[in-house]
Amino acid sequence: MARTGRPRIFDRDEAVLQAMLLFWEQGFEATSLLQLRAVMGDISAASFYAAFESKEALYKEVVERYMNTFGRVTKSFSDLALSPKEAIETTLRSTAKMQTDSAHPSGCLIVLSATTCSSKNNHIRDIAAEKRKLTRNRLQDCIRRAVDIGELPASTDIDMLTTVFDTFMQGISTQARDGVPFETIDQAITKFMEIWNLVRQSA
Amino acid sequence: MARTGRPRIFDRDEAVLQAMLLFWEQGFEATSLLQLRAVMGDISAASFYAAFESKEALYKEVVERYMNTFGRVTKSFSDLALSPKEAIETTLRSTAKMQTDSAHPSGCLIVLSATTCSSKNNHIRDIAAEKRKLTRNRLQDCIRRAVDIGELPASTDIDMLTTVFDTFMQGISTQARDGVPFETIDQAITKFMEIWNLVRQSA
DNA sequence: TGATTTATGGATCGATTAGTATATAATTAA
DNA sequence: TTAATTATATACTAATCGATCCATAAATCA
Repeated sequence: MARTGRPRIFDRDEAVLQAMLLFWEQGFEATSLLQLRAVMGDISAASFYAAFESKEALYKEVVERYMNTFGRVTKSFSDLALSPKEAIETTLRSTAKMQTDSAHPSGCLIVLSATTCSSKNNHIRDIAAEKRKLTRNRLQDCIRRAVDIGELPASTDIDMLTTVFDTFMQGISTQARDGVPFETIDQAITKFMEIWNLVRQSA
Repeated sequence: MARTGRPRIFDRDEAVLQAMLLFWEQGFEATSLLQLRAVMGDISAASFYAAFESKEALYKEVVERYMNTFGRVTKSFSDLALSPKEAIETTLRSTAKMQTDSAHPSGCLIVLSATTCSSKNNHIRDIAAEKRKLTRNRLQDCIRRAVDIGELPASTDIDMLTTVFDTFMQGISTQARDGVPFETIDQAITKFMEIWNLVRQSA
């Protein structure tokens, strides 16, 4: 059933996508309404606020969109069809591949777009920080599963090991931003993943 | 010999330090002149521009100050009195300790203060990016030295191994920002450094 | 048709941005 | 004492910030 009222002249989904690419490239605060409206289809200020309420509300929507699209590279953490080690390795390689893809801004939007901001905007920083926390929790669950099924010793320090992998994964964002090619990061992941066997043998 | 003219009413060194703490916390673009002037001793706009030329020039000076103070934690990379492995491990632990110190903003100013910014300010981003490149080069020299003196096999992929350690090191900034305590990161470093022995044995 | 609903274009809001102009205050040098 | 030098306070600039107001356009519903 068709909606009443004058139809929207721009594609809302496409507009959110373009806004995402801009926030991804420049970060929340550095991205202006004028820039956003331009890439979102040269829409007017009135149209923008009618459709998205505010810059902050749009950013929240963009973060959700990112988590449901590009951010899905970490979904393997929760893939029970994979062994915990495979799950982590797959996530790291997918992350490196995605973040170095020149079809969109490099690095991870969740890591880069709002890690620093003016004190009055600390609540903005929390939006992405909360997503990082969720991802870390899924990584931790993955490691806990490895201990539970005996792939890693019961003596494994889960919090410590989560930090090892989370630190490396977050570092990929800056590497990608600095232009380190995928192949190099991918080879680094190969070496890095050897840590897993060390933990396994440290019983 | 005393300088001619009316004496400056504020301490220039202290002002740069306070500006550094603000850029560190909020990043370049999110930090306003009004905020800067306030923490720099409630100085007037005229005094600011007379002493520092522009916001960009101040940022450059702040970056240099940072590299010569807090940023010195990576100096161990070039410490020939240490073995290459000790040099890297010392740097990582010093980095984690410094970046989690609550006496100043968490994480690394060079990694966090200008990774994203508006397109018109790409030259600002380059200021910190250049410092990251220099640090990476010193890390790479350290690893090359390990190969040269036979601590690592001649077959070692130096670029790959540099990426392994650089990625982890840069990841510490986000970990610190997200409140991961020093002890946890420090233990993660212990586990992470075991990679070194794997590389040594991979001849 | 006429009422209702929604989106539009365009003008504009007050606040804030980085940066400047000008006159004066405070110092040293001659 | 006077000139030269430097920093100060105050007022101000043009541009941009996120956001709003209002009249009108374009659709559906009755």
